[in-house]
Amino acid sequence: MRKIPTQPRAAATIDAIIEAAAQVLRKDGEEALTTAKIAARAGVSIGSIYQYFPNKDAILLALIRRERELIAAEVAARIADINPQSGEEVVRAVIATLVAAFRPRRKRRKLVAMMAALSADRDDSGVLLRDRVGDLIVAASRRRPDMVSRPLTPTAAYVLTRAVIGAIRSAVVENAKILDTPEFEEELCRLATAYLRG
Amino acid sequence: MRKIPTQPRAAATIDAIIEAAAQVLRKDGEEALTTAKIAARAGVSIGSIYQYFPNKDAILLALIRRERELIAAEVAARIADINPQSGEEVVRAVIATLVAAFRPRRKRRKLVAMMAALSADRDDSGVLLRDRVGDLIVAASRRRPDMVSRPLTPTAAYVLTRAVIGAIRSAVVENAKILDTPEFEEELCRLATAYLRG
Amino acid sequence: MRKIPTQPRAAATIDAIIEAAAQVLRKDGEEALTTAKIAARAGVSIGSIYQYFPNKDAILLALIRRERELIAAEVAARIADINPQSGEEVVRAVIATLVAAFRPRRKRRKLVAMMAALSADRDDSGVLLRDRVGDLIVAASRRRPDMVSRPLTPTAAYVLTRAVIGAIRSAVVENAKILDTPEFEEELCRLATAYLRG
Amino acid sequence: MRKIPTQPRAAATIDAIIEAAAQVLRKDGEEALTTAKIAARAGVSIGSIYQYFPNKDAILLALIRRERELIAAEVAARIADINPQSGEEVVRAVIATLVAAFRPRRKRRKLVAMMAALSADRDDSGVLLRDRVGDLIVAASRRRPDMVSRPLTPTAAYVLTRAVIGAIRSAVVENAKILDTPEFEEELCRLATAYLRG
DNA sequence: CATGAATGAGCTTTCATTCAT
DNA sequence: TATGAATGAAAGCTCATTCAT
Repeated sequence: MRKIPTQPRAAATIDAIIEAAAQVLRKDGEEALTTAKIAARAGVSIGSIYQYFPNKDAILLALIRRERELIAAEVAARIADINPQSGEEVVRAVIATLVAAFRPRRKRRKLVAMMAALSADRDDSGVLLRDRVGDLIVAASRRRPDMVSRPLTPTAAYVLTRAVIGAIRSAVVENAKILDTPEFEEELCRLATAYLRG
Repeated sequence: MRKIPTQPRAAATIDAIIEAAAQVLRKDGEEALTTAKIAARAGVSIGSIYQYFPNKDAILLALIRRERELIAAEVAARIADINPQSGEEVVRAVIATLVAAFRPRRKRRKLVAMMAALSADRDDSGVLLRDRVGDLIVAASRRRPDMVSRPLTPTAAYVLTRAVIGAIRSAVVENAKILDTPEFEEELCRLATAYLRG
Repeated sequence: MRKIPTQPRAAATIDAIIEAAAQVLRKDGEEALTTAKIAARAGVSIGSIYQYFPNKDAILLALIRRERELIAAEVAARIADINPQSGEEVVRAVIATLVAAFRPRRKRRKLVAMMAALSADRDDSGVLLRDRVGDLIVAASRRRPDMVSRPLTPTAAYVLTRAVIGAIRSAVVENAKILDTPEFEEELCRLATAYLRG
Repeated sequence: MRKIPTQPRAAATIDAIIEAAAQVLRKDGEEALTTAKIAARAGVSIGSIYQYFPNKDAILLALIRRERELIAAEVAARIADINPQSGEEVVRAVIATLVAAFRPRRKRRKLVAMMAALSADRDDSGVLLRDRVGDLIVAASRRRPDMVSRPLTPTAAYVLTRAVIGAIRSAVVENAKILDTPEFEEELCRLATAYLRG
């Protein structure tokens, strides 16, 4: 971020640029994602892009981060909302939210997931998201001892979150229609609860 | 592939090019992966590259496919080798092989995994690999009814393979040192067997 | 110059801009001499620059002119100060002043000399300075016939001033440590007096 | 230089590029000296420029060096040619050659001199040329003790060469018609011989 | 008068690809 | 078949300048 946007107009410009990048990515693909196209679609000049982003990559990173923050916020909100009667309920809520988060805007989500792989080294928002989900489950598992038959070690938390999110990621990237079926969600919950139960 | 290499010399050249691509990718990163560098490292002229590959992307695809084929072959060989006394043994063998496959040449594996994400649409070798692993487990589960408490539906097989491979992929891409620990492998096995048991 | 600065505040702003340009030039080099940097260092907005200068080049020209005016003023003052007992004394005074003028702020002087070369066509302040120095010597040579063995023709005056200033310029641009030695000044005086004497 | 030109065709291309740069510089000025124009005038593609020059600046440097090498070669050849009967003859020969070297292709020479100022820091060919001329005179002064009344110290040689070349440079850059007059050359010789004589 | 966000023309440079040798 | 010089489209990015506030 080159500038701290103080004026509200600037914030709108930044949003427009990120949104434009998402749309161009969706419409024309990654190869065709040029600064000129982003600027045109955002309705700003190329110069304006560089007023707020140090380079083209930064736009993509911002897009990836934004998408992930939305997902993280949704999961957190959902967890906060429920008053779980059992540990399973927490798991079910997290998984339902994650799956739901990837269902709409499928193509965008897919592309973001694909691009994110490339930026993995420069951007740890993916790890952050997964760890945050892991923390939520660990916290829940502490509140509800009935949920787990054994204490959730860091390794177990790691495996659980990566497995669940990895399966969803696969479904998104592979264009699997499975993502829309209730069975998929059901099986994910089974996987998680079976694992937690031991 | 522009030509079907009949002569052994041609096959050696192709191998050299793919290997060179892997080395350049590893040493200089994705951005610096140019045809000129690949040719130089492979010890051939740029023209020769285009004798065997229609374009640069094809080299990368070939690299990705080769890596995956190696892994698939290893898994298949391991399964064929064992005479499982129980279903769990099959699962354990598959997981051990997968984890072992990603342990050496870490950086290359990571980069291939990252690049593969980009090519997901043009290349289904990833889906093929995962499905093959799934098929092996399904076949094993048929041979050893003790392994599963219920028939393994396609969705269940999908979730199981994507979860396991997704977790390994995460560990590789996130540079997680966890990949080298026996606990990681142990937890993956636990995840799989718990899920299969129901 | 876009405006004739009547208010003292404006004059201060103009000075600040020119000084800022000199500092940026010195610190970051010619390539990095941007209007944004000049404005920042001068503590004014970019808009204010264009209030007083029609374009970037004008700032540089103003800087070059200012430096030269300072030198010309110094030489004139020095000549006016002395009451020469001989022609040689005049020459010595001019040369001493010129060399002394280039000794401090060496890097700035050097850069100004280098930039000035580029603007030679649009800016005749260099010719003016050299001609003024020439005129001073011619005038002195008239007052003190002992100084020259022959009347100083325009060509001779031209050669004399360009030779002396050219040698100093070379020393400045070549970073020659020679500039600081008394021998250098001494030799310049010798050159001039020998030439004048015929 | 990016490549060592082995093929004669490559040498021709390099020459064409340098010559094209000189022509564009002459016709359109420094600001308009773009790689595209150079390539077009040279009759090659832009890519070919970068096959032989690492960047645009390098073309200009090559041009500057070439011009200076030509001059240095001329001076050396002339000195070698003559069998001086007196020291003055050497000086006269050097000065005549230098002045003659700057007389034709005036505009190009002027522009090269102007651009050279900018590159002074990155390119010492100017210092080299001047020092070489100085060495020639020092050598001559040793062979012909009648030429000088005192041994030529390094400082004296420095002052002499810079003064003479500085005066010529001024005449070129200032568009002085004086350059074409015999008086100018005459006065330069006078300056040099008077100085040498003491 | 001062500001600085917005502009966009136009630059340099890269590199996949071709094809004459 | 192998070569690698030549190509040139096209990209990212800068920065002098404007003008609405």
